[in-house]
Amino acid sequence: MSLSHALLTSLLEKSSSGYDLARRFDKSIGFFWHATHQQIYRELARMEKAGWIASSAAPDGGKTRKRIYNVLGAGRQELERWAREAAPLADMRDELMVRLRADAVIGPLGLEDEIERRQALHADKLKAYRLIEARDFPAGAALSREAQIQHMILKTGIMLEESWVNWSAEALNVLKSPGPSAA
Amino acid sequence: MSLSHALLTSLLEKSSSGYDLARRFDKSIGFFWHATHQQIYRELARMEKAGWIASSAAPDGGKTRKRIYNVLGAGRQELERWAREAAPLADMRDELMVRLRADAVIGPLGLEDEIERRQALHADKLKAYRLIEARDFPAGAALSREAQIQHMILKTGIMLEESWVNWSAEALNVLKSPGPSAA
DNA sequence: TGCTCCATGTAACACGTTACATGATTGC
DNA sequence: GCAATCATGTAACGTGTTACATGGAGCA
Repeated sequence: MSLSHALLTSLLEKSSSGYDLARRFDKSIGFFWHATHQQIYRELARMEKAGWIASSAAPDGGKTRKRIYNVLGAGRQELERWAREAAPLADMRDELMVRLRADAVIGPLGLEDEIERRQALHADKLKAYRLIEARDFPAGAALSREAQIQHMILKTGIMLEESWVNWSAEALNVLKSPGPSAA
Repeated sequence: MSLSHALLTSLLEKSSSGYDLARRFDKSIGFFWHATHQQIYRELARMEKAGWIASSAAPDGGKTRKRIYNVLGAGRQELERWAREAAPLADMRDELMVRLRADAVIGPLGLEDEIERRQALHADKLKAYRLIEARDFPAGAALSREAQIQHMILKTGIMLEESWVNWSAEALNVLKSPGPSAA
């Protein structure tokens, strides 16, 4: 598992409440790891029990129930231990590939609309990532090691979204062409 | 869920036992959807109960416990219904990105070895896919619609593995360069 | 005889998703 | 006063993973 380690990383970047983490997971961190607020609360409770993190009431004079979590030494050590571990390659697990295979077996299902819809979604993401890149990583700027790594992660997202936009165009070509047997 | 639909697709291609499906899922189908044998047996039992598939003893005179599943009309209809559904984009969920982010926050962890290991794994997969492509989809051959789609799925795998091989090289560059602050 | 592979399964647990619940604060 | 958002949580369920169990078939 590594939701806990994603949370530790996020908390090291900035101590936060569960709610804040959930919102951040819908943005930058969530590019490559999504989680619902229920998962996050459950995991925070576990990690506090395990002594990896500690919580304190938010400095708002008890106005809200908000609790801020921060990483303890044991949590930092656990993150370091885990980060050095070898991990198996993630498999892609893409439903669309199953749908395409089904289309091949049981005949044309009209997946073109779905692929166009996905192409648009990927194009939107790509655009959003490029805007973030232009804003946070201007060309020619000298970057710290940390910023270089963050830039690389963002570029990973850009690479994948570009791939899928191009892939969609190719897929549409195949689906729209009649093929030799149907000529 | 779509393990059931992946299984239906696979069974439509060829009626099989759970064991055979598990082995096939370690190969071509498993490029984009992995499943353990326990998952597969559980799911086959459910689908039989739901009337999507039916099983019969393998034609081996009762020598083995092997049972062959084949898809019923209701299963085919369910697959068709599902294949036309809209699906949300899968998020990438890559542990290595979490590790890189952790490296950025708590300092160099020596992830180079891990990235080189992954680069080799991706290169192996890429090579395997290209061999399959050369064998099953020779250049210039006229392909049926079905074969075109299967080829496209294989090319998807090739595209992604190529991306990750190249990505690894870039990532190694970033991790190995000292950065302006450490000069 | 003992080893490996075939073939199926139970059980327990970990992780992820969805629905629902609660109450306070902020802004109109 | 009302709605939206903040903030946390319980419960139930679905899916995925890991460990273990069972017994036959094929082969040296």
